[in-house]
Amino acid sequence: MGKDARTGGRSRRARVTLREVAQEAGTSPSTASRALAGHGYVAEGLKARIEAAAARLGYVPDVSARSLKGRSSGLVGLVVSDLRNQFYAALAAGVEQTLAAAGHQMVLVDDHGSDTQALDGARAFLAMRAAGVLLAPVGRTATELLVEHGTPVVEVDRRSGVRSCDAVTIDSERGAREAVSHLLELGHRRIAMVLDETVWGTGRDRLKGYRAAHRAAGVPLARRLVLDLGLRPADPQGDVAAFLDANPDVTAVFAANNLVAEAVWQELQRRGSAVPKDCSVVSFDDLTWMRIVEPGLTAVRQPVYEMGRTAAELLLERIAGERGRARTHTLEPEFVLRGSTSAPGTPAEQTP
Amino acid sequence: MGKDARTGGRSRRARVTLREVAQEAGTSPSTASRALAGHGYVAEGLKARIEAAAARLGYVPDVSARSLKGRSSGLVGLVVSDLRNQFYAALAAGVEQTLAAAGHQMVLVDDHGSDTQALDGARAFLAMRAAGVLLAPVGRTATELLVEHGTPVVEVDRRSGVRSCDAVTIDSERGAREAVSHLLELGHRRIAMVLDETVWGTGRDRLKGYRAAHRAAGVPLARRLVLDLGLRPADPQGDVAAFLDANPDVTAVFAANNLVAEAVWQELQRRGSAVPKDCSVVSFDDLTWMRIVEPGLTAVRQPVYEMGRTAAELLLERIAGERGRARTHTLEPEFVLRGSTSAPGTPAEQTP
DNA sequence: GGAGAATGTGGCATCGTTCCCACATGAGAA
DNA sequence: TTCTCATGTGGGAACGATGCCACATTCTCC
Repeated sequence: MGKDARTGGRSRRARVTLREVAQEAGTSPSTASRALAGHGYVAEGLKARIEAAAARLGYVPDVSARSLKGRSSGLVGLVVSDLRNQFYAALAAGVEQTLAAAGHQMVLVDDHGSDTQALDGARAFLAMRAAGVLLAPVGRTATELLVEHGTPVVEVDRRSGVRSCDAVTIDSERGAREAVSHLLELGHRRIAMVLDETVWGTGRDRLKGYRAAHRAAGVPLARRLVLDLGLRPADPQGDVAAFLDANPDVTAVFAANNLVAEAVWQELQRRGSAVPKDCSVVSFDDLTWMRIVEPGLTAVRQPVYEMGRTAAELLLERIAGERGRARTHTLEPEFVLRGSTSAPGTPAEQTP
Repeated sequence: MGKDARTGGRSRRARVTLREVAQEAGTSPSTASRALAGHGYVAEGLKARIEAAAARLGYVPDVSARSLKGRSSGLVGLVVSDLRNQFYAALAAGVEQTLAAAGHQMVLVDDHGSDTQALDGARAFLAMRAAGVLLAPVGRTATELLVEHGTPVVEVDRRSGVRSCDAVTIDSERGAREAVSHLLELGHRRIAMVLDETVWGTGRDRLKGYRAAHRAAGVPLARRLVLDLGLRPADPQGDVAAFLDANPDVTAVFAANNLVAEAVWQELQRRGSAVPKDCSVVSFDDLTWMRIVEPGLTAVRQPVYEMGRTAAELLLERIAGERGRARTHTLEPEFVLRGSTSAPGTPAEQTP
């Protein structure tokens, strides 16, 4: 009796299975499966009956069962470093858009810049038989684990160094070179560069570009002009303040990303420095606020959304079976001239 | 031969199953399952052997199989309207943070403000046996479908009107009332309100607050002062321009969200209106750029990240089996005074 | 008129895990 | 000694969808 109550009493709404749909339509699960999936022979009339039954019962196929039987779930993983940063949000939006159009869902993991958390995410993706994974790497371990298990991986924005996976990046060196060349052409000779990592990833390449621009212009480099805040700095604005105090001869600042640019901008405002008269500023990465502030920030715009889309497309091809060698797409940044740069000691020529 | 090549040739790395782990440890799958899951009796020594075997083989449990057998996958769905909007990005970040800490993955769907796409997302969540779903509703259908199938749902930011689900919102009416009262106290009498929907959701409540503030101050309302841009306006700044041309007597603008605030701000800058001397501005929602621009925007700060966290926590309780009646959490917004508001015709008193 | 396509349909094993249950074993109680 | 009971262990049936294969039909062509 008690047993009956627990077993027979279908508490809540039980899940509608394919078997029930088949029963309702007076046929077998096999046929129903074929009808609904659209593979193999099914008579037109029967197919319609099955579809009607499915609709009537509110049938929703079970992806767990499907992906257990088949090779993989339709899930695609994405690992980013900080979702609250507009950069990664835009990236995720581009990825989601492309995946959704192809009928895939996106599982989003925020690793907060930690390799360990990225690895946890990768393990979770493996466990859910993700069809593929996109990631902005913070180390090699996550990529390695996934590639080892045969999951297609596309790296975005940065490269972990694992050769066997596709990647989509933005030409950081070129963007930085253009930005710094612009400052040099304006006559700046003591250009500070502020970044949050110099060893690998985009920071390294942007630093390269900074140096290349100097070399090309025949302007000597001074190590003291490069400020490395370190990853996830506790008080970036304070560090910038100390740096500017120690290097009062700086006439222009090149900020390597939007976080750094914000710290620089706020600090210049705090100390009442006139931009660009007292100090020119260029940012790598162009966010909403940079075109809203007065003067607008001269910036290197990155096609972030497009990067997400491109990476997702590459991944979809791999998922579809593309087997060729690893490909790397490099997207071109765009230099956007606004009011925050001028010749040293000169107010902005234009107020757009 | 050809057949053998396809069947027998275990191309790539085959998935390690529990059976193989058990074999390696010299025991049965049942026992291995118990050892790894931590339920039921397993001798200490054997348990250690099984764990070692699992580690050695790089065993990753298959969630498809697990969730097929059990009730649900550990996946939690989140539906937002526009991931590129910092508001939703912060919301998603809060949700992700809480879910990840509890060992759940987040599947993110961007419905672009379309009910149909939200519904597609809901169906996908159902198909993947999502443990629960968080959504910023754009209609009732998605919530209804999920609730009907017994999936726990928590609505965020807005309410669809479906009574039987939890919700976490921000007190829009109160926030708007405070913002508009502030303007009224400063002496403004022709305060425009700009929003992108007035019929339901947050827009309706913010409009209520706008009206309530006027009533409380005994200031008559003028319908012409409310500008409804409509959802996803093609050229919001242009609409604001036309509106300001048609209503030149406006001395202050209350922008109902960050998108609208941006359009208003840009338009005021374009036409060279001095803020706050010519026109005061208050924004509902406080983004990064609002504290960076000069003067800073007076704004109603919403605890967005916290909203995401709270909603996720509520959902986790439901997933854990909480059965009580639907609960609604209302978070309090915070009025942040900056330089963009002053008495009509007066420059800002403070430049922070 | 019969071989053999072409067109439909259903049976059944399978995917990897869980978990109920049956079965061992040894200790302590009667 | 026989019985319970606690502690372990393994067998095997699900979970729901799929897709191979066998089996029915009907049709076509020599």
